[in-house]
Amino acid sequence: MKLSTKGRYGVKAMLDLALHNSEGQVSLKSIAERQEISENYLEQLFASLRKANLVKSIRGSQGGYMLAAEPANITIGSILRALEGSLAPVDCVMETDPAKCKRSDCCVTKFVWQKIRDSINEVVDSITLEDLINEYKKTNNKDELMFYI
Amino acid sequence: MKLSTKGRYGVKAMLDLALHNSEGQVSLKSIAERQEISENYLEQLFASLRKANLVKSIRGSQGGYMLAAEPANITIGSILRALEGSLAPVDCVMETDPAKCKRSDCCVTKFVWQKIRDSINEVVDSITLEDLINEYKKTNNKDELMFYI
DNA sequence: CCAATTCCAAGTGCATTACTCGGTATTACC
DNA sequence: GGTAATACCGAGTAATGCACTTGGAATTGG
Repeated sequence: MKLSTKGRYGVKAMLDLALHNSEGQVSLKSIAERQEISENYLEQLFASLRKANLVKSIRGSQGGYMLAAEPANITIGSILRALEGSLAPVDCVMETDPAKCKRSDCCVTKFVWQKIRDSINEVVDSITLEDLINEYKKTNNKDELMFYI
Repeated sequence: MKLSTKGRYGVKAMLDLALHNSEGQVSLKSIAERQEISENYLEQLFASLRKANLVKSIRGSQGGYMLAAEPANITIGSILRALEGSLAPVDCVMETDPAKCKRSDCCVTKFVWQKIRDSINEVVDSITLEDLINEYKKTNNKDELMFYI
């Protein structure tokens, strides 16, 4: 029941992007350095994030990425699902194209998996990047430079 | 963010055991046949369940397993944690011995992981085996023999 | 033109999962 | 007392997925 690095790195990277959103596009290299994540690996994550319309890219020299929407309109759930796929704990309760199980008693345990799925989605969809920015400012209330250390 | 077969099989097997609880001890072989799970693999799961005091065993011929408590007093959470370990989505928010992260911004994303962890625990600890038995009877309200098909 | 960047597809090493296998210990039943 | 059925135990293994790496091609500011 663990999130993979995709989800974890993705949220960190998106928060990094959100905190530097005012500076225009941000290169993967700078995010990778600040967050200590492999730049090549980040590429893959941002490919998914771009396909999910969560970030916009600017190609070429001095290029980079920007949030595709206001931090208040980007939920953690949308980031996680873009990178991890469905957050359903079992394939038979995935939102789209659920795996069929032949056993009748599956339907009983399904009851549990659905409740887990729903509670996870409810939590992650109720938190936005803006919430994390606020939380960040509250926690590290000195100045923005804290972020680089 | 998927449960492993340990958790899934474990809940199925415990529900099977609960439904046959009145018949005295139940052999792994019969559970394995009904639930179509490898008997050898089930052995490993029941070793964990026994250590967690969720089942009692009777050795020897005609031996088997019984629930160690009333179905109403066995939560799905206790089963899942016995088999999967902590249900925390990230190691840094495990209930016991959380992994330390050096980065200060980790504390912000931690905020998210904690909320996910808490909501999962809340759901699985609120459902007992008795709830599943009732759900089972409601779903398959013909007779118990349905279970074997 | 060149360096910096995004973009893309494929390959790889490692760890974990989901088992299997072989054997021992215990006990009901004949 | 023998035997079959069961729980118990530890090690081994094949397959899978994860977490990257590699080697490029395309794009663009300076």
